[in-house]
Amino acid sequence: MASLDDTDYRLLTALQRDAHLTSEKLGEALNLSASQVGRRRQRLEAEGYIEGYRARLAPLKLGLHVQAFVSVQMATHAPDQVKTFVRIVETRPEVTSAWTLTGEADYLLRVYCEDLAALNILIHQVLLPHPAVARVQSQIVMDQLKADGPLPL
Amino acid sequence: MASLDDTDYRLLTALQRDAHLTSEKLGEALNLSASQVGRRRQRLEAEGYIEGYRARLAPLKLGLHVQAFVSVQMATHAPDQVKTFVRIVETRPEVTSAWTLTGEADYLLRVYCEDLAALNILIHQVLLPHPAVARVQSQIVMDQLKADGPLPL
DNA sequence: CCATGAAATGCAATTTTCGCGCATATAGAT
DNA sequence: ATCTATATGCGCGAAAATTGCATTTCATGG
Repeated sequence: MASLDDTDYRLLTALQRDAHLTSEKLGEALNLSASQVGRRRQRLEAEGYIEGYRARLAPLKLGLHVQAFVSVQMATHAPDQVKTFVRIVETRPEVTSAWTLTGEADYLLRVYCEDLAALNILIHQVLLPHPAVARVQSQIVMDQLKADGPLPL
Repeated sequence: MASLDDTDYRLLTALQRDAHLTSEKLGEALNLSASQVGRRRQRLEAEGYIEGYRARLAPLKLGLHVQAFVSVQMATHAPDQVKTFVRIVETRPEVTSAWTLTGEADYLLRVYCEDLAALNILIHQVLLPHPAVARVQSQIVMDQLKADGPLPL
């Protein structure tokens, strides 16, 4: 499989910033004709470098005033228990991301809620009552210095 | 300013999943003509509900094999010191997101690196030497259960 | 140093999609 | 019931994407 040249990297970088740029505009920035930009984009999509295109929404305008990270420590790692926990995480819409981490916490959840009451419900009525969960710690986002930026290429 | 109806929410949800759907396809899913879908999208953009469109790339295919969260505790909150620290965070490409949080840690950084060596350099040669930094703790991502999902609407 | 083939490029034609005007329909207020 | 705002679908013209094709570029082997 062909590797990426400098033009590919610059194209990927540009598309990360604004995926709605026309091939022509992109071509100007890259010194390339529109058709070539299109072909390169197709190739990058086909080869899996580009996973897709997403609209980025404004959480505050949508009433999501509370953003938080929730660390979860498990009481057990019994497969069945873990499975039901993972299912909850995958299902709950306010959990937008979830990772397994090294260190104390077993899981880190990124959460968007309308208000603290909603976050409280998630923690005290969903997570803590779960039998596999030992401890939950939440950190509320006060300020976002850098919002989901581009990958370093 | 007009509020959002059910169709708007469904449109936003669809665009979060795939921003490259044509107005016609979207119209089929929403029982709406293509032109109306376009108009609604324009309105949602103009009113700031949609911040933009981004291509989502595949970190692994791009050689970014290590994803981590880095917590930073500050030694001081003197404005000058903090400012230079923030500047570093904003500048460093491997830091894709950065938040100020409640709780022990003052900052949480989300980081993409090629390998552990690169992460090590960030921590030991960039963050820790900074005079405002007291303590750095890193948690490496072992598994991503849920990748930056849609906002809960 | 030149010949050769594979890959990349630009141009142009085709097709698709978008954007907007306009006439009609719908809902809410008086 | 009427009037007015807004929403909707249709259709046309413009913009953008996609594809075929001839040419150029570049690495490789002779």
